[in-house]
Amino acid sequence: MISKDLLKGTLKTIVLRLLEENGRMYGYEITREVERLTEGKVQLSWGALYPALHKLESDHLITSEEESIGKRVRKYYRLTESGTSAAKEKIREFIDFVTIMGRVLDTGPSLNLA
Amino acid sequence: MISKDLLKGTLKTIVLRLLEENGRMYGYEITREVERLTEGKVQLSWGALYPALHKLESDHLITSEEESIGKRVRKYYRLTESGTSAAKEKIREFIDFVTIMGRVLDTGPSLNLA
DNA sequence: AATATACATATAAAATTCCGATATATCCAA
DNA sequence: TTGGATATATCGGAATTTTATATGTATATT
Repeated sequence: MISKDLLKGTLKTIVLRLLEENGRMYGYEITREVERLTEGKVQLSWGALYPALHKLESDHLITSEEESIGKRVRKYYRLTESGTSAAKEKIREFIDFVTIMGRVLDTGPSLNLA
Repeated sequence: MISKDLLKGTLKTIVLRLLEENGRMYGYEITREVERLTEGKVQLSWGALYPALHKLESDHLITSEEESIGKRVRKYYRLTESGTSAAKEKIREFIDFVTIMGRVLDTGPSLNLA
């Protein structure tokens, strides 16, 4: 299980990146995909995810469209144009972050950056 | 400049690691060292650092000793025994975190882990 | 038929954490 | 004597996250 402190601040990066890769996804699907990719080591909480999605939407980085699945309503999100830029930027930022942190923490060869 | 969101949750890791490497340091020195190591890209704010140091001390991960430099008092911090373990653990956690995030974000060869 | 689990979105309360501003004070160089 | 670097510290507020709760459908198990 990954420390929650470290995950703080990466939620939006994760969401934007997954949407960039998969085109469109709904909330529940995002949590599932993250669990799958991390073999259960990262579990997004609903209380964090949904507010984050709403924030991204109000910032116009993503848009949503509701779809009826039987009697249930499912809300799909996809990136806007500025969301696509934001996703790329966030990834770059993350790589910078890891590079810099590697230097500060002097983690040695277990953390190599190209 | 590294995004503040990403730095969230790494402050204690940074402090513990620097103390592990340097034996003993005082607050101001820590901010200077981080600035030096990151070429100015990471600037710890006093408002974050001092409360963090106090928290680490009350958790018995570090201890402090005051020293007079001329008329000024300087507060040196060093790791306790459990602080040393905590430092190692935090580094391991960080490496795990980067490994997992690399998979989620699918950052490709720009982020290689041993 | 009843119950549990998975699916699905959402919010409110509480805790944490961090940032920006502010306060205080010394030392040294121009 | 003024400003910049050194040095520690706290307060108020903002932002984010966790926990808990609410609501309801669909499906599988017993």
